[in-house]
Amino acid sequence: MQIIVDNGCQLEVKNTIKTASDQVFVDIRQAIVEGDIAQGSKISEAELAKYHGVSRATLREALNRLESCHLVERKANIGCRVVALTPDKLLEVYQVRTALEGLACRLAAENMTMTEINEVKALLNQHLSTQKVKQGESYYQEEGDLDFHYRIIKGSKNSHLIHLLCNELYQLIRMFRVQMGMNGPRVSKAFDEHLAIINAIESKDGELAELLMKRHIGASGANIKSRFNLETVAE
Amino acid sequence: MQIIVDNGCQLEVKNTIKTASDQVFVDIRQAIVEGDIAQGSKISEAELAKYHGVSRATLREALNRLESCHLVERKANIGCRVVALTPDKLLEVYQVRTALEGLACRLAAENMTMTEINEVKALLNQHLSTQKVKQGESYYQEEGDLDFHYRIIKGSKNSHLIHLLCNELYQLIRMFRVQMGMNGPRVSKAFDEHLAIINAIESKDGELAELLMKRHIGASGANIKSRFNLETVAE
DNA sequence: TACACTCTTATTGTCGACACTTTAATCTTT
DNA sequence: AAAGATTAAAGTGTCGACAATAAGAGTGTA
Repeated sequence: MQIIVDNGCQLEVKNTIKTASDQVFVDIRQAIVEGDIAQGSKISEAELAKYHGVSRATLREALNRLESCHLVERKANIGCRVVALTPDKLLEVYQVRTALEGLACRLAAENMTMTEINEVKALLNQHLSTQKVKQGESYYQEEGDLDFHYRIIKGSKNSHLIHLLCNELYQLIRMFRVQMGMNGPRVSKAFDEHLAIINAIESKDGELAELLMKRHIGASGANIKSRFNLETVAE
Repeated sequence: MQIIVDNGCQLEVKNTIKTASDQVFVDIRQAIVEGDIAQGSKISEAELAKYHGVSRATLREALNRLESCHLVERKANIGCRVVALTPDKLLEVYQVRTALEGLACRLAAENMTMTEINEVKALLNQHLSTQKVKQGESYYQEEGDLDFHYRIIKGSKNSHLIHLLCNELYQLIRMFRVQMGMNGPRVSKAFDEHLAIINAIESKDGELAELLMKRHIGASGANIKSRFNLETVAE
């Protein structure tokens, strides 16, 4: 049985849910990313296990994986807390992301096939048209953006890097974006940047592709950060 | 009770072992890194649990953490295998490491205090003298090298990056080095490179520091790779 | 012999109960 | 009343047993 994980981006790696802890992991992950479980809040194993209808052992298995995604933090004999999104943390994560996706982009310029490149270009055109129709709906923009980044990352053909970014870092980044609300004027600008990146990749210019990707992510991070500051000032 | 983890580098983050699974995790990790458990071999939960005198639940907790370190790979309903060290994997890991430690080095140039910088310089002098005495003993070289890299990484002051490198990647890198046997003519060269890096950091030249660190790691990776090829050819 | 199917066996996933640690509430002492 | 010790409550860590799944031996058929 193969179930496509519904985590806000259907085009992510189509995971295969085989065990109960797989399902609980995915469910809780979504709850955390979307803010249904408040950031910084403590997680009670007994309570969550009961809620999801599984034993504590199964739930703990799921918590372990959430820890691998950096979505919760555990302390021995004390318990589990949902990660807290602070401006400092945002900066840290985006510094790491920039370095890793920059690398991925350079490798993609070396390793992507013409077919893969053309698929991405077709995808961008498609995003452009739907974006004009669904203007303002940030969900589609986010999905499209994720899709683009996923394809570049996969194009690096570095499985360790792919795992690091797609499985261990991206949900945390999504959490920032979802809870900070990434949308607004950056949407159209991001689109142009995507175009420039895939063009650099097509020209096999790894150095330029890396540079553009780093700038692109830096701009995206700055955008979220500005919202952050607005919010914290508003309180 | 605070126990310093003996994993070949006493100067690593001094971890606090609180639970049984902590201890089992550290023990198995060392066994894998040092090759006592063969790479690629399947891990039997029942067998290992019995060997370490704990229940399977405790052992599984340890296996989860080993998976976070990328030292084992799990498949649902099938089991756990020790990671296999291939030339491809080496390349992948070193590409990631280069990007991350390059970033760490640039941040270190921005964030390290004069005190910290001086400590590293003192450390290098100390390594130089002991190295001359203990020439040829690769253990001291490796410890010294790890120590240097740890301090730079810590100097980045980016806790996410520190965690990623020190807790999730370094044991895997150690595994490559230990099982491939990193020593020989590179030892003294690496020392000079360390010196150049800390000088760049002292000059607050983040760009240069990053470049030098990337080259340094690249050379180290190439060194291991050459041994790899020798070995695989010899077979 | 090759292939498909069944059944057995071994291994992993899951459960409920118990042991230990932490936390806080209560009681004692000054 | 404040500080420290004691104890009760809640929560996490660990265990042994059972259920579900996968791998392999064995059987039968073409």
